[in-house]
Amino acid sequence: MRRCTANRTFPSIDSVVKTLHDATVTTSQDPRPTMLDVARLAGVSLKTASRVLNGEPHVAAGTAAKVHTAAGQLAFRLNGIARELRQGARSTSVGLIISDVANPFYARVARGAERRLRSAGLQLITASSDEDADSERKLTAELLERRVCGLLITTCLSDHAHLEIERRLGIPVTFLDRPPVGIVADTVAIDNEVGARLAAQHLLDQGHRRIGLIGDLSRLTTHRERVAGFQSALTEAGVDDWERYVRADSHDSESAGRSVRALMALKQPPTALFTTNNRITIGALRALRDRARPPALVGFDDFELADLLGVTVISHAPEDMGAIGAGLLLARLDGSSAGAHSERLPVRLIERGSGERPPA
Amino acid sequence: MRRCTANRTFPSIDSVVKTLHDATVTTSQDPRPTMLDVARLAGVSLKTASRVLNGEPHVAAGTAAKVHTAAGQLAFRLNGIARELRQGARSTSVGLIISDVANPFYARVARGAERRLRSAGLQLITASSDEDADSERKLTAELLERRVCGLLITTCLSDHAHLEIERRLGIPVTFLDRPPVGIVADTVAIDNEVGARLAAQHLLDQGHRRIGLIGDLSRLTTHRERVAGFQSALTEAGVDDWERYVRADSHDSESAGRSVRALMALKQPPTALFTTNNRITIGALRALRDRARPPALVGFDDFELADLLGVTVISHAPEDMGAIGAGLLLARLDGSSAGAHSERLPVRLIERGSGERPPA
DNA sequence: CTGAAAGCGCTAACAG
DNA sequence: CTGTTAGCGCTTTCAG
Repeated sequence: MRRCTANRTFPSIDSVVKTLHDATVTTSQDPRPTMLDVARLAGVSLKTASRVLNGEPHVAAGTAAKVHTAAGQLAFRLNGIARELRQGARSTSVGLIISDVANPFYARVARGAERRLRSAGLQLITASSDEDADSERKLTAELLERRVCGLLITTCLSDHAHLEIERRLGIPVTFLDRPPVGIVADTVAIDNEVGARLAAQHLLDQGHRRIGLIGDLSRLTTHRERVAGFQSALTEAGVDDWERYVRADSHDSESAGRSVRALMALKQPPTALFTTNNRITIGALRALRDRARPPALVGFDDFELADLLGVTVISHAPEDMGAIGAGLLLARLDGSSAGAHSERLPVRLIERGSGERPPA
Repeated sequence: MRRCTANRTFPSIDSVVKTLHDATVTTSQDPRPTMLDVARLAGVSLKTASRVLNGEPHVAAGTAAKVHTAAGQLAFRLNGIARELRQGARSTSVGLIISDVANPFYARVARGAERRLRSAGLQLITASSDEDADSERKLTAELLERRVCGLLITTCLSDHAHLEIERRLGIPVTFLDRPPVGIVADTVAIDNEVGARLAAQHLLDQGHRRIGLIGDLSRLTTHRERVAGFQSALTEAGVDDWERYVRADSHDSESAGRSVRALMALKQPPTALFTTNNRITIGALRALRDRARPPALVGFDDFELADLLGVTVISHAPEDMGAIGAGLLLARLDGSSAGAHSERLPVRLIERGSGERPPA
């Protein structure tokens, strides 16, 4: 039986070189050479070409050389799609769903994950959900259809039972930053409660009693944990009306700025602020820029230039979140069936001035 | 002929639900249901199942319903790998190679590209090369093996003839930020020369004559174009010893800081600085932070918090670079065979204070 | 050390 | 409206 590729003319190296000087940029349709083409040109069987091209042992040196030459002449490139299909319909890429790559926090998470995965020979497909549930569901489905071998998710959904099926089918899922609901799975999050308590305690230590909290979307676990830590420090210190100065649901710096201005416009404005993520901190700084006597401020998440601006922050390592999450995924792919691992990344307070201002 | 899947037992919804309460997180091995499994359960042929699952017309409503029910029961998910293989061994993803996602400039480029591609139903695989040639070559090969349907590259190589072959084989490549060498291809870059001239002219207008330039790796086209623009403004203004204050090859903020300190330690230090990218500008700001009378400064690339820090910059839109580049790629995938398109993104100077300081 | 045949899961082409 | 057949490009199995 002859394949239809039998009569194919091979694009010669000459023809390739010639077009280097063409001015047109055509997306032309020379069929891509297959392994069979290489085998024929080398005068060996398909299997032998496969062996050589995959670096398998037990091939005569001369044979291998012929195959390599043929592959070079044809500009052959192994078809990873066909290989994956044959090997079990699972790809060598991992999907990462974050809310926005342009947010430095997530960019660093992605970077950490990419590094760790690459060291294991896997690729990372990053997608941004914009904190939208439908978008996250759609991206998840797309990535699974493309047969990623695992998923790293910074979820904005409130239920993850649908992913249990995937896990049973061999696709591990690791949750980053926010824990899953309705299933048990590996999770890497920040020690939010401790971090928030640290921030609040620091401000209390400077003598502040009216401390404002500008928070992210109130449905997010991170937000709730940070509020919990804040609350525990304040109530322990005997500040019972702490809720008066809590403003949640700022998911970008503009809305955070509005909340700050509203808070500062009260008759009894707060003397200090705890801004619960990098976007919010930046919004607050902008809103406060022209104040002669700005309130003290501690922000959750470190950010570039916080040093120059003298902003005291609760710092942690986003890269580690990505790297550790990727590591957990790799362990599952390796067959680990240990109980779900839940990791909390450590935080520390970095004093830079803004958090050390005393009450007005 | 019976397939080996014939005797497979389907994982029932019950068994799936049951495990929701298991505490173990096994990456177990239930085989994933195929379209044939769905077809059998629904009592229709494979092709009919395929039609329904792909939303093709000409299927009776009742038949479609049966198939959907079966698919739901089995938690079926179409195998994108098999589909792609059948449809021509080309995937629905585009590869993007940048130097580092954690650099906000590239993160914004990635964001722009992702948005544009997603609107066309494609996914983006982002990889960081760390400005390393071997790494870029390796990533390129990997992405091509995975049969991305196109490539967006911020290259650090000095020759791209090898990509000509890919183009002939139908894989378009668009160059971002830096033009290709040795081949003709679509390119989206910033108007570097104009931007640099704008920066230099602005500083000259404030009366500066000794203007330092802290630059990126000198082999980069972007660097050379920015130096050219800088030079043309200075020589036109009669400043002939402009090279005295040029320091190149700072690729991170630390080395930029060192160059700044070295420059400022001269007997006749510059009274103004032009920092040619966001990393360098930030390094310079850190190096200058404790100076009572810092030199004037204009930076290439806008960056977050430049407003608060009062840094005058040459601004442009990195998202557009990604989006326009992706658009050019999509046009090629659509069959466009127009001549290579070379786009220059506009720049503008934003005055924020640092660039308006007069000479000491 | 080398090769022939089967088939991964799907869709295209063509019947009915 | 529905089904049958072939085959995408590769790796696996088994036989030389």
